[in-house]
Amino acid sequence: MNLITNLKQSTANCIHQLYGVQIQPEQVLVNATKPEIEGDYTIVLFAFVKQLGKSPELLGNELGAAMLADMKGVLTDFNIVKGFLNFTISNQFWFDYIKNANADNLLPKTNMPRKIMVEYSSPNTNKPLHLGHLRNNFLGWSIAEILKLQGNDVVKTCIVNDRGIHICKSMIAWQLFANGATPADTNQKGDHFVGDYYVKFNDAYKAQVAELVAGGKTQELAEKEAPIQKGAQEMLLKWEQGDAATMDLWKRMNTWVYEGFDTTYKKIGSDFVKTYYESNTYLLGKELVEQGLAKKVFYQKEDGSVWIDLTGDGLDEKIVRRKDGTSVYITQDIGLAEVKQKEFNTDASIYVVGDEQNYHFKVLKLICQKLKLPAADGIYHLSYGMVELPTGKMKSREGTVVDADDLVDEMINISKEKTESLGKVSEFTQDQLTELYNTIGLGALKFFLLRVDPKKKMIFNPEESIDFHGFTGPFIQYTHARIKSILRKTGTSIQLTISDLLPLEKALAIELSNFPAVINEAADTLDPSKVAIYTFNLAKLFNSFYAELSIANAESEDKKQLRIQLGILTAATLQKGMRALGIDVPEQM
RNA sequence: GGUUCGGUAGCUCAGCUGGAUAGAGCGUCAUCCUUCUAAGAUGAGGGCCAUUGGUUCGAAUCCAAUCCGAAUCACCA
Repeated sequence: MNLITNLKQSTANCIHQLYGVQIQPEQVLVNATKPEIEGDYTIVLFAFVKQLGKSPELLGNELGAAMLADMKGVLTDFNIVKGFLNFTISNQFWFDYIKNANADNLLPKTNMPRKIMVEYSSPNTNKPLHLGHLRNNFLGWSIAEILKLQGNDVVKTCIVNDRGIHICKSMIAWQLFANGATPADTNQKGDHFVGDYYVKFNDAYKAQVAELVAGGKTQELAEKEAPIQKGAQEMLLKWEQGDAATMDLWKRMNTWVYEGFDTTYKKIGSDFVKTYYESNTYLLGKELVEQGLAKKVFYQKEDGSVWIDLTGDGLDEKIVRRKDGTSVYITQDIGLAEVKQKEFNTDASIYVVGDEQNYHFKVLKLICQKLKLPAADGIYHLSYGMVELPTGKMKSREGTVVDADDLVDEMINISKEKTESLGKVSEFTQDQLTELYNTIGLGALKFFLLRVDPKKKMIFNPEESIDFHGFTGPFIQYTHARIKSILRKTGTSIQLTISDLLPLEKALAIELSNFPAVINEAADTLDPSKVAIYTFNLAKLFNSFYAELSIANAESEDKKQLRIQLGILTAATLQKGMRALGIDVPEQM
């Protein structure tokens, strides 16, 4: 099916035929041939030179000739440069590829679809979403789309961290400072409104600590005894006891936050199949602790707390239940893993969570495996790096965060300004314009966050706005729109006849043929940046092609037909690739 | 201190299962719109791939040590 696979297989076959030596096709290294050198694909011979005791020159000639015969019609020529065997692929092969490719079916669906859950977003209800959440959301969405593209059944879920001491901090600050104000009174989005009280809490807390320290207390003692901190802790206690007034306030403030989140999610795109709330799940996992004790996976200390000893696995001892019988973070995650697996019967569960929790997820998987939970082996932590500012980490407590809503709005605004100054869509209606600005602005933002390796932390400089040129979303959107503009003029009904291929036509065909491999690799490594890089390279190549060769006014009718088909395939591939990143591509911009 | 991850052009990043002269974008400089959308193309300039040693035909890539940075090692979530 795939040319590179065939080349590997043929290499192995021919070496076996020629020398009676058995090698695995996977051992064969096939690269794209360097542009300066004649050929399309290169087989690296060094590995076999030693094994077979032949000079690269001799081996290359014998192997080259044998493979030429073996892949007759596909390979037309070969040459040897040092230890590199370069093959030229026949124009006929690429022409057939172009002719047979179907824009509606660019990659084959897997014949072994899996049910995969992707959990991402995990917002806290004490503050609005920021740039870090955006990276999380876009990554989660994109990974889900990539897996879907392969033909898997994907379930997008979200766990909302809606309880805990941080929520109580916003609550108590509201009680103290708000005078009963609501988001409607201040004309604010609910999540921002509540977030402001979280910041107010910290300001008050700092002031109280400073005052206590000035009065002679140690820093540590002051931090414990600050009245507002004590208030938050008492409130958490009341919450856990189900105190009516506390629950009312908690529900009320969370409702404000959810209204705010809703607006944001709608804007950036969100389609969770299921949302879990931590207030419902935080007691989970207790029965599993009992089972673990019975299975002697866990052990109990004298004070009654329950632990697991992971020192044998190179980790530490970890508590799974407090002495008072309550769950800890890891306990509920064990329980939730079980619940999710049962509810959706998943084969795998991908958690999109920041790399600060690497240790937690290592422990989680290990514990689930030791408990022999069905979900255990399918747990996969998609760990991504923090988004940092040039000045360092973002801290919501100190207000040094890049707010998600602000950033999205800014991007949409910039796209509006640019579009207006270029003046190419004067016939658009107001609705169409609004949609276009959103598409471009969000495209720029999403692409910016997805184009780098998820594992790596990334730096965002708020002083420099996100670019619309070069390795960016709008560049690819523009290339797509440009192709569509041509196709509107030329029409898309075509008849392909035998035709020689110019280097750029061939290069485009080769690049297009790589799409399925790129998607598969991105899925295997859970890395959308592979797709981003690919779509960029494809767009760039098409633009060179476009600058060099005319489609509508091609030198012959044959050429015109061929190039229209290349345009159709490129547009479709760009569209699919960008969709896998959660980015739309406009027909016109 | 232990563990894990990172250090590649002025900046932001690819390349890392060892392969040919280390790539892209931005920024800088130069050229190209009476011809399919210039959000584009073409070219120039820019590098001791953190340092040192090792492995081998060959190292940005593998190994070791060192230096720098980050995360984590919570009865927080």
